[in-house]
Amino acid sequence: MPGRSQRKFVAPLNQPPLADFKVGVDNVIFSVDTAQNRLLVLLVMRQQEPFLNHWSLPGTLVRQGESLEDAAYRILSEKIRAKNLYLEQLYTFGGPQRDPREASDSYGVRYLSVSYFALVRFEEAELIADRMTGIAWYPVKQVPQLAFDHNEILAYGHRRLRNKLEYSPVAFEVLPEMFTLNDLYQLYTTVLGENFSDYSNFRARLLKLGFLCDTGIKVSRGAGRPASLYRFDAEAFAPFKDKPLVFI
Amino acid sequence: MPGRSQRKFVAPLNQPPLADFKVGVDNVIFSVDTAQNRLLVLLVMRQQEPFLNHWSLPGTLVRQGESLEDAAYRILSEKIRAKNLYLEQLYTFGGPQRDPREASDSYGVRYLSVSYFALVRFEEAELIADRMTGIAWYPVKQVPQLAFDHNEILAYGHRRLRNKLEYSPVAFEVLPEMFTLNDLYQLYTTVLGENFSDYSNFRARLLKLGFLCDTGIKVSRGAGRPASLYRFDAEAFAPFKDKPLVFI
DNA sequence: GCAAAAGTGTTTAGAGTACACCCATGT
DNA sequence: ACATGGGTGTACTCTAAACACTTTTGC
Repeated sequence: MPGRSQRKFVAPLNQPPLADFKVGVDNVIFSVDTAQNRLLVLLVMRQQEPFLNHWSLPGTLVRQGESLEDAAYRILSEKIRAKNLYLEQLYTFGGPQRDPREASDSYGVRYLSVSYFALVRFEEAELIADRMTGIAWYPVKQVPQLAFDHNEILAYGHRRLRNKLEYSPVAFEVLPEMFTLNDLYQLYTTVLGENFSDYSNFRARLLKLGFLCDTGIKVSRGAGRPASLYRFDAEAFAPFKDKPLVFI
Repeated sequence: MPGRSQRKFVAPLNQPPLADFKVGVDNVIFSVDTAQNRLLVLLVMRQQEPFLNHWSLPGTLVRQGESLEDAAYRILSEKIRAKNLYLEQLYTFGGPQRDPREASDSYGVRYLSVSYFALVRFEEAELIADRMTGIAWYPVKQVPQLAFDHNEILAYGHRRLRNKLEYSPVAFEVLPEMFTLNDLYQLYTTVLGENFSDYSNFRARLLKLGFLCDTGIKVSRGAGRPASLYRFDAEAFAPFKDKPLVFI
């Protein structure tokens, strides 16, 4: 690497120049179709090269004056109208050659992707189908080959979702205001798999914790005894906040 | 935002231009001084503006052709010689105005920091004191005001370290090949605090899991009965890999 | 009445906790 | 011998897991 010289206080001697980056934000947006017990992820059809006409995670490049999180929310609001959602940063993928544009296009510009993970209520999330934009909820078990390294990002997001469910109350951000304990249980089983807990034990443990309050309202779903609607009490949950509590 | 026009397939109409980024990598490098029971973090004195002569996390800007992880390892190898280490990505901090250079310098270039978290063996980690570079292990309880948002990054890293210890075998990456159960216990107490577990219970639980093998070798540390040296058996640990096992 | 869904209770095995106590060494 | 740190065992509590059972609805 010797033989190159630069200005003294800008960069040390004999070192390759700094990379210039464009920064993208890609969102892994999950929702749970409680009716069909399926975990869904939002995919969009790319309208431009590279990977024209491939499915991909919804993403965008960060603009001037915009924070990473702003960009993540911007994508979300361009694709869906959702009242309640949970969003957090996932991981940053930034190896060279992860984006084909690096090779052809421009002068050594690198593309880096900061991925975000989001969870929205399926029933309230209204997809914004701007003219001829392919956009759809896909069952995570049936996602096709995606653009870039998006399959990898999705897998990472899925793992994070499972962990989050186990020790944080994200589920309540994504259920309606009032829900039955079975709704909650279904949500957990669709994300975590069938064998995570017996319903009656799940029920007992959760009720004992005391942050679910019975509204007294009953709903009937076809045959069978009507179920109570419960509400998540954020205040009663507060003591468990940020504790290593595993409540499932 | 209307009134601006661009080429049709490069950027959509009427939108502010993309931000250009330099990407930095900052490392939160921990080690545990088992002799004095202190958790240490590696800090360096900045040799240049901004924040000249302030302590900061060791960091660097990513160069052309270099992956993020490469950059993280490069910093590490410039500062310390360590045989064994654990490294993983932490979080990406990227709001505008997080770096003073954004305002003065250049043309709207943004500085984004991808932080990495590392754990090294204190005894084997040899600091590389290149001429007049301030570099030192600081007890995390006594770190001063740092440059940029590095105090925040450090706090984040500290939280991650505590979590990691509880459900993954990082401790063994940072202990010598052979160690006494007391060494291990001290490591946990210095990171997690005094009240996480009684020694004898800690001991019993860990031995029952069966991935620590007694080498039979005894070491004497002053007065008292000599302790057995144990070795971490990675194969025996394998079944617990990636499971939600909390073994402390 | 009977099936289906909701909700309650009981039994048991094992984990977590708090200790008390024995063991081997240096001085 | 006795202080010091290493190591073992026990008794008690609490939770997790499995599953049997009761209640309330639709048909």
